[in-house]
Amino acid sequence: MAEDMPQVASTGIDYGPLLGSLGFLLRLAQLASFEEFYESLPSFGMSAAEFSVVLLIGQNPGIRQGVLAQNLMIKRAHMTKMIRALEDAGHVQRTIPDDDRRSVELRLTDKGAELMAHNLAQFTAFESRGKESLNKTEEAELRRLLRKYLRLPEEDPA
Amino acid sequence: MAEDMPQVASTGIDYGPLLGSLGFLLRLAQLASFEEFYESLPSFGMSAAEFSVVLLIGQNPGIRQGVLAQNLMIKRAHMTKMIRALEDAGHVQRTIPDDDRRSVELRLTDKGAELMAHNLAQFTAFESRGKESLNKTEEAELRRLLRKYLRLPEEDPA
DNA sequence: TGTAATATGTCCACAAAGAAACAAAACACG
DNA sequence: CGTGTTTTGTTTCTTTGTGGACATATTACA
Repeated sequence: MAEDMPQVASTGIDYGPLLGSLGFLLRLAQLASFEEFYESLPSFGMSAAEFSVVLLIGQNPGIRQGVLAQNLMIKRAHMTKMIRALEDAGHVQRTIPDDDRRSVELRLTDKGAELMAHNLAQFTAFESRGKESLNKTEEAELRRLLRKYLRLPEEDPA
Repeated sequence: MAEDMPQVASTGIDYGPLLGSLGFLLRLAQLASFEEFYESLPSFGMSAAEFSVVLLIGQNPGIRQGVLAQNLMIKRAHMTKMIRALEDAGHVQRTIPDDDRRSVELRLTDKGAELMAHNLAQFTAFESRGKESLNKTEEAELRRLLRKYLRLPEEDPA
C-alpha cells in the first residue's frame, strides 16, 4: 500500500487503543488544524483565539466577558488578560453598565470592526480548505458532527 | 423549540461564521472532551497527555523521544520534560543505544507496564461514552473522519 | 580523512492557560 | 435596614507548552 505518503508523522508507529479514543483524535486534529492555520495565513496580527474573540464581540455587541469565556470554554482569568490586550491594541472597548457595575460590556471599536471587515473573508475562505485529506462532503459532515457533539446550532445558511 | 436544554453555554450567543470553522469546532470539541474526561475519571495519577505517552511507549518499546514528540505533535523540548517526569515517577526507562548515542530509547518499567494493565480498560471504556449528544454510530463516524483527516490508519479490529 | 551539514536531545527564557484567593457589587431575605 | 450569599471580574502563582540557541553525535561527501 501507501509507499511514502505524507502522514501526520513519517514514522508509522502503533497507536493502539488511542485510535479509538475520541479525546485523543480531537486533540491531534485540533493541533494539526491550528498548525495548518498558522502556516497558511501568516498572521492577522493576532492569534486565532484573539481573532475568534473579536469576531464574537462583533456578532454580539455588548456581550460580557464571563459569557464570552464560558462560550469559548476558557477561564475568566484568562479572558481578562485577552480583553485587556485587545483593548490596548484598540480593537475592543469596555463599558461598565450602570445597572450592574460588576460586569463589563464589550464592543468593537471602529478599528476592530474594520479589522473584521478586512479579514473575515480570508478567514472563512481558509476554513473551507481543510487538510485536503477530506473531500468537501466529508469535511461538512465532520463539522456537522462536531456541532452536534457540542450541542451547537446548525450552520448559518448565510 | 428547545427550552432550557443544557448547552455548551447557557447563554445562546451568535457564533456567526465560527459555526463553519473547522478549527474553531475542533478546538471547542477538544476542550469539551477533556473537561468531561477529567470530570468522570478523577485521576489516573497523571494527565491525559502523560497517559498517552506511557501508552505509546508500551505499544512501541524502544521508541525515541523525538518520534514520540512528532507523533503527538508536541515540541521536543516539552517531551524532554514529560519523559523526565515519567522517569522520576518510575514509569519509564531511558536507554542510550550504542549505534546512535544522541538518541534515547524509551521503554516501560514494570511499574509503568502494571499501570497500563490496570487502567487501560477504564480509559478505553470512558472513551466510548462520548458526550451523549452523539449516538454510537455518529460517534464512530466522527472518529473515522478524524482519523482520515489526520491520515491515520483505521481503528484496530481488536 | 577532514569538514560541512544534519539529527537529537537539552537548556533557558517566555507565552498561554489554569487554580485559587480575593474585592466589589448585587441579591436574598430575616 | 443589615447580614450572609452569589456573581463578576481581577490578581497572583503555578503548570503546560513553545521558540530558539546550544552541545554532541552522526552522516555526507569532497
